[in-house]
Amino acid sequence: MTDAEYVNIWMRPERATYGPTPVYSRAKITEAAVRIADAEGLEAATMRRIAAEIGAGVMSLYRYVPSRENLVELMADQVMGEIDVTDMPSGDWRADLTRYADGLRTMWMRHPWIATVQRSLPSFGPNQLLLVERLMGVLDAFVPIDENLDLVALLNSYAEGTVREEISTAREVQRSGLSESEWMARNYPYIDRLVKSGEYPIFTKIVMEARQPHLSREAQFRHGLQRVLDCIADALPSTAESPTSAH
Amino acid sequence: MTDAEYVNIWMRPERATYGPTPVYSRAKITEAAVRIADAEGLEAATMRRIAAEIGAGVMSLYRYVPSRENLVELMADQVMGEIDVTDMPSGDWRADLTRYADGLRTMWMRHPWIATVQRSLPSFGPNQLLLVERLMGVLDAFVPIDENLDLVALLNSYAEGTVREEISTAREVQRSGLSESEWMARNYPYIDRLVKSGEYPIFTKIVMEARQPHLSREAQFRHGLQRVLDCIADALPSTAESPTSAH
DNA sequence: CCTCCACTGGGTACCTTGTACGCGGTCTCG
DNA sequence: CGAGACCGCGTACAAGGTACCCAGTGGAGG
Repeated sequence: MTDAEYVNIWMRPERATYGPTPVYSRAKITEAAVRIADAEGLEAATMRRIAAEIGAGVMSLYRYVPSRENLVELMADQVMGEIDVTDMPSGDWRADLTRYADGLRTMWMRHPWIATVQRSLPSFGPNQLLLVERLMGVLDAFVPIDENLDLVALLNSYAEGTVREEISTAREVQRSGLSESEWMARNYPYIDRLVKSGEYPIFTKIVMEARQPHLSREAQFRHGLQRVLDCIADALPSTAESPTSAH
Repeated sequence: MTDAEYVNIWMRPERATYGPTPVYSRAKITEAAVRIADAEGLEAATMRRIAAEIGAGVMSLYRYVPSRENLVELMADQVMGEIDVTDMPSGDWRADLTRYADGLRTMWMRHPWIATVQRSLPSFGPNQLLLVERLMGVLDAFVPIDENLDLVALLNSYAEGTVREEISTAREVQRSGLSESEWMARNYPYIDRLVKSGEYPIFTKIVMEARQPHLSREAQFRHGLQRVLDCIADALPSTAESPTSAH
């Protein structure tokens, strides 16, 4: 089997059968890459930088990973494993889904670069697959698989979409190298021009009235999440009553 | 005012007051870039490629755009303008939001690279701002601004999240250079291994039973959208009755 | 135990990409 | 009718991904 015939990284064995004992490993490389990406952004995690981080030669990395793109896939799968979905389904679907959503948000905040990584089901790694198993297992007993896919997509979209928004602003602030208040001051002329133009009344309303979001993004997230869960509840049969249901 | 002091591209004037008449324009450059990105992906839209596309020298582009990053922002704003939100609010919020969601999906399918572009409110361009105005204008009369932000985020997240999933698979297929059936055949070994392992019963269920999604992604999207709209309806006061409401 | 060779780490080199800089020409303003 | 700001764009350079090559290593077969 030639290199080109491997379907994806998950099909490619990490180690050969014999030869010298490797000094590094996919895990070590991936961890280093994640560390750099967390601190300085995904674009800072270059092959040279990663190699330097673990004290390896640049080209040595290619003994473990076929390409940087594939390494990013490994990174994505690794951080997916940080979302705690043990003991799901627990019998309380609302609690399970809440725990999942919270875990996802926390993980994304820790690894904001994940927002820029495209993932698709057929190339999911073990951690992502396990996540899908546990998560969809929560509702599996109550609804057919297609409906389940639908509901999970709703929950996931809400969580990811909300966090994505949160992140992209934070990213812009960080990239400017300024403090948040300095950044806002810097942006003031643009906002002011839009407001003064009178063409964007709703935008103006957001700027003027909606101050709360900044104080507690997490509470905001929880609040929206309740709405989504209520929405899901409506789609479940009555046999799915959840102990924590607020109804 | 030095270059570095401009807040973002939208604050930077395209043309100076005098000097030779420019041959190109931001609009021309942006259109060319979008054309290339649509056909070959965002990474194919390099400065050299764009310059070649419009018959310009590479460095000429920098007379119109400060950097490639900013050009991507221009591209994003431009395609946002393709979503038709004229005459909103029309008085029928359900119809308005449906039209918006459909428009968003159609646009994303036409410009799949948009999924990889990070956007944040403070750097929105005119088209994005207008979109926000019209979209949030739909519910503005019924709920306070914070609630409106919340509901719009829900709708937007659902639409974007669903389409994102659709796109990332399509992208993988395209990137492989194979036809869809060839691609599935190529992926079969991996899927098969997962199924055979017995560790992923739900994943197996998805593979075996959930065949419908492939037949009509659009119908799937519409179906999920109805659920989201129902969810939004629950959050609105009774004065917001919509003529097209299915209740 | 020796030989063989698939493997290892990693240096060098090349290609692609974004973009700083400078030059010669042009157009508006004073 | 200068002057100076702006135009198109060729040249050049700094990253960054990675192909290729080489010397060394250690398990398998004799």
